[in-house]
Amino acid sequence: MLVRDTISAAISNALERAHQDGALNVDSVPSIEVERPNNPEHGDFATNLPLRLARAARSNPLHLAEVIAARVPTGPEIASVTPAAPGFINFRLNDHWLQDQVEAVRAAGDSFGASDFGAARKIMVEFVSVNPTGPVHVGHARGAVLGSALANALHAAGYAVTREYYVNDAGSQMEAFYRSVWARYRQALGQPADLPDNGYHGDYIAGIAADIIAADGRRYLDMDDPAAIRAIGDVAREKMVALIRDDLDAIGVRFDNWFSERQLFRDADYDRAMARLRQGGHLAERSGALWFNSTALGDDRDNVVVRSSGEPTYFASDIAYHFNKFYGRSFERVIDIWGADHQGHVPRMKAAVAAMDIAPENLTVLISQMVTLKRGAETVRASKRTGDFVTLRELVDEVGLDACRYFFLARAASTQMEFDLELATKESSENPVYYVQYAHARNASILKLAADRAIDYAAGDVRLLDSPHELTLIRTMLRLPELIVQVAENLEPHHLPHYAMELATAFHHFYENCRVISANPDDNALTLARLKLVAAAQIAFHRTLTLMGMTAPDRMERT
RNA sequence: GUCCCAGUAGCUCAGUGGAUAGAGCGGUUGCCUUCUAAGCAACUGGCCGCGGGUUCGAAUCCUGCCUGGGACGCCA
Repeated sequence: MLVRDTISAAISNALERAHQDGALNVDSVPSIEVERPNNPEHGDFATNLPLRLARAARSNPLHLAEVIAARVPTGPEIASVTPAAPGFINFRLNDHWLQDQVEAVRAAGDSFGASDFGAARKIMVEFVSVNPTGPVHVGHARGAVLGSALANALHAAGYAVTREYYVNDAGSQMEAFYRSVWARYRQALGQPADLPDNGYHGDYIAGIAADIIAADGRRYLDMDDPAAIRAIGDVAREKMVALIRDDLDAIGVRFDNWFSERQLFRDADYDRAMARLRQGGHLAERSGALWFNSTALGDDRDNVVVRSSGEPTYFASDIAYHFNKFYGRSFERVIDIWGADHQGHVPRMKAAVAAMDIAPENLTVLISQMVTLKRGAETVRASKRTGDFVTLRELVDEVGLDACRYFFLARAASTQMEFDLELATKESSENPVYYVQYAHARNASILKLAADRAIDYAAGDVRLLDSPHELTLIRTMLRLPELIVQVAENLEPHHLPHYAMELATAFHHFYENCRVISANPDDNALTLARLKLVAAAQIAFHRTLTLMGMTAPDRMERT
């Protein structure tokens, strides 16, 4: 149980008691909010309940704060409960309790920060899902990093998470991709061939064609065109998906499942979803096409699901896909992470989900906004159509996985951001990535020295950790569990890097002010206690960096 | 024209109903005999885009305007 919840419960009891005593007279009590005050002088936690209760209680808020505070007992966790003007109640944690948490963190190890907030509910995070017609573009890197970190946090917060990539392997874009590979294949073998009008121009197409020639030779030339395109398309698609998988792996993004769009048609999810919409009266035929009446459900216009050619649209398969997520695979909650260019698609998807009798709040679409790449003051162009686009792979090669992930994570998903390649590349104090990792490395080198000297600190007494820097470090470590819940609840992974900075600051301050392994034998007891704190901090750093998908280096050298 | 996102320190961004608005970078100045100076300490720097409203209390909520980016297809 989080301390925050303990305090919340204690306030609730106090209200009850005040009621019984006749000291408080209200009909209804607003929800109890316990927050972290900005100013450390106000303690570890605070509530503004008296301020919000004052009107209903027809009383002065400060007086109410006194009435309630007097009825909140102190205890093992809470050292003091103080009313404060104009009507807050401030709570300070007990130093002994804080010190004891060092042992608790060490005992928790890699499960430190985990909670059962999610109650093992089935949740899917679907992200990236780039069409397998080309390598992953830098524009998708942000969504990839956000999705993977969010999934990590949801897992730590107790959800049963599935990370999924939706492979759009049906539809007209794929057809253009197949034909492009076919054309390059023929050209490479000296046959006349033109890229289709909507074809893909990137060099990677020729690369795939060359790979196919190396493996299969000229044999596709013996087939008639439609058969050859189908056969070579199958091979090319698998190669492309494998390339995408490798690209994403390079930025530390891995999936539990790669879901094929074509499966929706094979397994009749498409038929079932359309039948359901038809039953609900949500489909209508008009000018030869089949339309989804999304206007009736709040969208600003209707949308075609089956073209007059009889081909289903992308929207239709997305409806079937969400039918599959909720009904086929019983996910209680689904989070889709889409690029900014899909924002217009959100209202109709929400409408379609509602039309299939799925509570719309169970589908959350996060839009990962545009990223402007810069190199110092200069804007870096990244254009897919021209063929010379900046790929995710190029970005990782230039900047490195850790800096990439850190910078993408540090910004709220819903806001457009600038990514400065120059700043992210600099391996210097200018780069906050190294500030965090350096704290972990300093931490590791203390533990290594202790190990080299065979210092056994198992008997260390954590109650000796009573300096402000030690207690601040403990306090900061202990915020991780509630931070993870916050990230999971609000779907805001950008809090992680900011927390990591604060944890690193607390550690660096401790490091500067509290010599851990002392040369003086008189300090032996304190050395053992501090080693326990360092071991606990190591866990907190490791957990934080792992959640962000970053590496936690034991050594860092200037080059 | 409609819809979405944003406007906070010189730059990049946190803070989204509370108490004195923060961080990193930049700029100025100090600190390495002792677990790594990729660190620490100090200073510098703000009509929180503008106007109105709601509230005991607004950077945060509502509304109008201004500025920038994006989306509006029987493409995906």
